[in-house]
Amino acid sequence: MFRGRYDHTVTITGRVSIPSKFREVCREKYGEETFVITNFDKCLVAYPLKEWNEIETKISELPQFRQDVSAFMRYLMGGAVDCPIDSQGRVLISQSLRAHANIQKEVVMIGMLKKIEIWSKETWDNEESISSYEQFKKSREILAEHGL
Amino acid sequence: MFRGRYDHTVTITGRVSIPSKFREVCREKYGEETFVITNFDKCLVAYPLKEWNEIETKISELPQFRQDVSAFMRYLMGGAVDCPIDSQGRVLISQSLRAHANIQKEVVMIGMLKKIEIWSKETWDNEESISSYEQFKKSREILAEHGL
DNA sequence: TATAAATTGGCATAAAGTGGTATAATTTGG
DNA sequence: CCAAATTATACCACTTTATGCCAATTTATA
Repeated sequence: MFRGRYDHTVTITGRVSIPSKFREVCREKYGEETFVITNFDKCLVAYPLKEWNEIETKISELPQFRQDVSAFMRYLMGGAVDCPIDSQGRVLISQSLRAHANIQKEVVMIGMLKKIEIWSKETWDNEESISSYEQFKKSREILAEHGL
Repeated sequence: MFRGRYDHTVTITGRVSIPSKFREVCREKYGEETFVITNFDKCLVAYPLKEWNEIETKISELPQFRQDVSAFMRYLMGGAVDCPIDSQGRVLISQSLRAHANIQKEVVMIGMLKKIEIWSKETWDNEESISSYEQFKKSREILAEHGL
């Protein structure tokens, strides 16, 4: 499972290293080194290909012509790009994804068990790091209910 | 499966490149490089020939004399054009299809699993990108049920 | 502190995307 | 039914973007 938070740098061409701990998980748990990256709220999320395929399979079973289904799919699938890891352990993040998450030079990568979140460092520092801590404090009771 | 969102340009003659990722899917999953493009709502949809044939089969099984069925058929089938991919990886989008979707110069192509949507960039930016995001947020519960 | 591993930058090459023009096919009007 | 006009297609050349590889730097580990 993915865990931990890492600061990384994006090159001017849009390439960024996947933390080696994450690559290791990918290799050992999933047997391959390809991610699918998609837009999600204010950040990007990276799924190992196998996890993503499961999502796709489930979504492809929904009724295609329903309006809410296609709007939803348009957003989620539209953002999804498959990003193979190169020999230096890097992926290329497409322009549109970078634009979406306001990523220029520095990113924060966060292990979230089955997926990885990729934040623009700026966004992370200014907004999410604080609000996720606030949220965490609020969530303590819920956690407690689940025996944590 | 088709996924990802790409900005492309249409020439004055109405030709537009199919993103290479989409062509790859077409080649490897469907063994050919021909799309059927038709109008649908505010955008165009492009199906690989095989997927299109399935739709045709399903529709032909509907009760032919019902008015709503024939209206739907008229709309969907009437617009359908088959568009072979040329040696530069491009297709020609007919004038009437372009007019339908208000396509002039810039388009956004969105991978939607078994089909591709082609939007006028203007329409996409001004209308759909926002509403699909709104819908996405609403549909989060659906996601949660599927373990996302 | 020495060694190995991970991360980053830069450059050369390859692939993808775009624009233009010439030719072929089709449509339209007489 | 033919000629002119329009539209589609094939081909070539250029620009932009992606990819692969090498090397330098930084960080981790023994």
